[in-house]
Amino acid sequence: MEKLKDDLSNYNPKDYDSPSVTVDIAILSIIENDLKVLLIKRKYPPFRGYRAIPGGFVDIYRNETLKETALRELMEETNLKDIYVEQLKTYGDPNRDPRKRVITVAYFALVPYNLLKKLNIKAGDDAEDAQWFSLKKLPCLAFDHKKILKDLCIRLEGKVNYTDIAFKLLPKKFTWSQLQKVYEIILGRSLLRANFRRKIKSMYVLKELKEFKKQKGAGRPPLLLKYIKINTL
Amino acid sequence: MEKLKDDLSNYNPKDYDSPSVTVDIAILSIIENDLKVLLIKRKYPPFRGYRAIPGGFVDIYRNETLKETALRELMEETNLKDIYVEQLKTYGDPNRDPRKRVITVAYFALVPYNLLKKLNIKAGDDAEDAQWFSLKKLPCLAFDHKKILKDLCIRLEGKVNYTDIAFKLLPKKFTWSQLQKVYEIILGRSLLRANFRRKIKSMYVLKELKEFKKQKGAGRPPLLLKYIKINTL
DNA sequence: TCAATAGTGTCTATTAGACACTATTCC
DNA sequence: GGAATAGTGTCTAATAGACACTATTGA
Repeated sequence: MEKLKDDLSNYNPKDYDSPSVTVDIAILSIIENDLKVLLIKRKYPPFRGYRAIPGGFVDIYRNETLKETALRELMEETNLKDIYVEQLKTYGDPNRDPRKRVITVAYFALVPYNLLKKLNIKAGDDAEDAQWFSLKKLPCLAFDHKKILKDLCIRLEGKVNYTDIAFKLLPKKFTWSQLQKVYEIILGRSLLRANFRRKIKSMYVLKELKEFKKQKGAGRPPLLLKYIKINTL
Repeated sequence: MEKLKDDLSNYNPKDYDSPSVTVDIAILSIIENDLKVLLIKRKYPPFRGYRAIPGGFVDIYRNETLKETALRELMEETNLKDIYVEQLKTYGDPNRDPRKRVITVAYFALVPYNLLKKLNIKAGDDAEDAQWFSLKKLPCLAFDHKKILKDLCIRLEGKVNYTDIAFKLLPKKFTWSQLQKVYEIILGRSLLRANFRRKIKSMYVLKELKEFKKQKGAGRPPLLLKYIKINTL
């Protein structure tokens, strides 16, 4: 009780003219050999009819971390869980939302593309529908969401080189070609097969399964691989 | 006092749906061949008497970006401007502040160590004094500030290898040894002179001034250098 | 002179880039 | 066999690591 009294004596009403806070999440996956992001269409102003990254206000009565909020939004939008989610950056320019001061903590999710088939995408209450858009051919976006996605591209291009994020976009079992394709899409350039394999082998542990992936058409059937996560603390 | 009482009796945290938002800033510089951070001592609960990163609530009536808020806090604390400031990460776990839900956008500043001499450090209204602490020997800190500084160390260790942040900690004119020392301190290991120079020369443009730095004691006087920033968009 | 710091040359080891060769499948 | 994809070997170029040598100063 002593503690509470201390707290309150320090209370200043001005502290409570707080900005609103949202957590927005850019949900990414690979579709048709292209890195795409799931965007909703806004049902209400501001930016009614514009595309935007899904998100929602932080509800302080839910007892969740910001990351859990992002995961919940991902769940609400896509029904997916156990997906890789990472904080990108926080955006808080004073007039980024014309209504009032809104600070947005942006996250991104990397969805393995094999999960997209069974995906039934739901737009939230404040959105009409959700669709996938190429990160390279974006429509006009609400707020500063274009800037957010630009920052995201830069983050991915950097991190694909020294972290295992590429694997987050793949099914549990994958082939060398599939893995290489992910790198090529994120980096925006083609890589030489032999050199790519040598490099990846030097960085990660890949278990060669005793299975081959069935292909349509000609070509030698490729070996299936599994990524073995090593704890590097 | 009567008024305060009123305020308190009317105060119901549930009336306020938005979390509070603070911008905190870890101010770093190199002192005695060590990377140090400026920490204030908290004057009020919670964590009264504990050390913390300086910061303050986001005031929505100031028309400033989050980065400008960080720069203002840096200014208030140290009187310094034109200092490199970068967003680190946002921390919003539900119980990181025992009073209420507080979301903190953490920034860091890199202060050239030649500016420290003329520095008269002011603690804010809610702080007793401010002192420099080695990032490797931190006292107990308020909130999750230890975690913030841990994340900051990781960020610096990574970014020193592919960005020019090391130069932000140096005076405009510096020597090879001074630059190498900054890298060694951030990376936590010693480097070989010749290899270090070759690497840096391949990455950045350094202009050799026609001046030498006066040293105390023996040794060949070193050339002074200037870092030439190249726009790489 | 020596100790101390600065500046450079160069040999070797490692890693990255290029490219060709073999392997397996479908038609 | 030929087209298509997969898997491997190896030469070369570029980069990183190690270390020794020279240069310039103060005591």
